[in-house]
Amino acid sequence: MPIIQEDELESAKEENERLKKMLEQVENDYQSLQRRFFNIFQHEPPLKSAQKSLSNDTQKEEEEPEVSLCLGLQTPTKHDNTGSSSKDKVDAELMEEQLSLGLDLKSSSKVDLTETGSEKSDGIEDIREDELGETWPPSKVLKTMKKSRKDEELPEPNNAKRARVCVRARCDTPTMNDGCQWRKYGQKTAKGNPCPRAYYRCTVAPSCPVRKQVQRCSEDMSILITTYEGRHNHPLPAAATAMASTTSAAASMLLSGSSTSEVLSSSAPIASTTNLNGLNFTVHNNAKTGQFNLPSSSSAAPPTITLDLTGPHSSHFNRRFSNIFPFKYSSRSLNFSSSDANTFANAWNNHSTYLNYGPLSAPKTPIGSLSFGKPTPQQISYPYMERTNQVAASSSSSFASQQLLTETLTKVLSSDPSFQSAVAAAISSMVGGNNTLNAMNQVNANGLGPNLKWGDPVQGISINSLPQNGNPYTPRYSNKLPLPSASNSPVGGSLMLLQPQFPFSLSKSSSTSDLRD
DNA sequence: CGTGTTTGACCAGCGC
DNA sequence: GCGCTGGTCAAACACG
Repeated sequence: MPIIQEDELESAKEENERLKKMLEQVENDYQSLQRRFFNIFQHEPPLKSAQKSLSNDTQKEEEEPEVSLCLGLQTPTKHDNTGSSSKDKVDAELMEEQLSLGLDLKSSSKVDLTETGSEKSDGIEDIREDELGETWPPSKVLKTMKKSRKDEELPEPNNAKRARVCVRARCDTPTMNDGCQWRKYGQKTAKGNPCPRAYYRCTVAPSCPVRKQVQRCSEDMSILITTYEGRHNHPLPAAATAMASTTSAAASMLLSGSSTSEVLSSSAPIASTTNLNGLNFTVHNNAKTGQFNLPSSSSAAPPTITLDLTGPHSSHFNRRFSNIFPFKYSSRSLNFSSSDANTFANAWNNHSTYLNYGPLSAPKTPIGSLSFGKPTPQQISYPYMERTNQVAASSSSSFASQQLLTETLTKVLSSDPSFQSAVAAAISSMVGGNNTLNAMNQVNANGLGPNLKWGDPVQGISINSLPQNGNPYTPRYSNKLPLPSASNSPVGGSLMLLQPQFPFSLSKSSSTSDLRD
């Protein structure tokens, strides 16, 4: 027995060394990419998503649908690098390596996203909120204010404030570590769920209005449901920006009218789940009924976006492939979904960089994967774009449908910066925010990007180009990814993309383990 | 002693 | 109006 352990230790050390080297290379590559990105970005005109959001908010306010952004894992894909240019290859390798680092959610970051924090990256809205002098008004006050103002003014700010982002992720720890500091101010057992719901408020800044609710899923105790509400009115820790940007983007997307109320069904929690080549969007009609959402006591439930990082399939996939590819992963699958596993088994499947996005402590339940590759002609339904194109939803196979899908995706991505933001942010949150550079940048550039076509491997994703608030998210260049220790590897030495080290202390509830040797 | 958590009480909204 | 429920407050408590 001891011998075996020593061997394991040895191999772990070796792997760790490899990782260190790899990390160095990744960092170098990343910095170089970042420079490139900024060069490009400087030439980009300011984004106008905020304007779009404004224009659409009025309409949204009435609908207030719940949009579920499910970041589930999709099926894996094979390594298929063929066809990529040398640059693509380099980037893909970079991406692959970086993704291979694995998000270490162990403490809670899976996505706790939300911190609604998003707001942090949402400079415009932060300012607005600050201007309103709202320094963390009690919810009661907020409710009162909402009610009193409802008919009078500023539906948009109101709505924006009320927008919530819910993150579902497997997490063994009491809370997910989202890089922010939280103080628990209450706990309550909600009806229908034996697990108590904990209430937290952001303590990074005394006046920060951001709150979050944490609750275990009654159906699956391993799933932690974190709901963020509010906007941070202070600079966020680097580690929290990804989550914040995710939630912000999601909220922005929600508020900007990307939802499709026409497909909603009041009877079903999930009115429609759509797969978009690995991107599955579920639109909920009512937060109350949403299985992923915390119950809302009010009928006027705020619009909520749910990021589901618990896709069952993904788990299967992760389990399988993490064993098969302990170190070199193959698929990057960005999966916004939790429902249909097979729909996009091969979506975007080139080069896979497997992103193991799960708590270290729960090695067998990785939470997410990023997959970019060639879309395969599979059934696709995408409520988000249903208004413009419903054909894709019904078409099952055939080249025509693929083309249609490609066109549709292109349109959607190019026409809705919010969606881009959401995707970018979601990805960034999974990748730790600073590993993704090019893909979304390209997407933002012209729908799919100058060098990127649907079907080509995506080299990276940049959330820096988040258009929603004209306040491009700034990546953490200086952040260094902690080296995962082999012993922490979830499965068979598979790597998890570790989140950057947090400049802020973690909440007590979230465990922090030394990831280094 | 400062900070964070626990927990019962309180309040507001909603449905009946 | 009443009861239920969700959300918050705040005193007591725990911990470093």
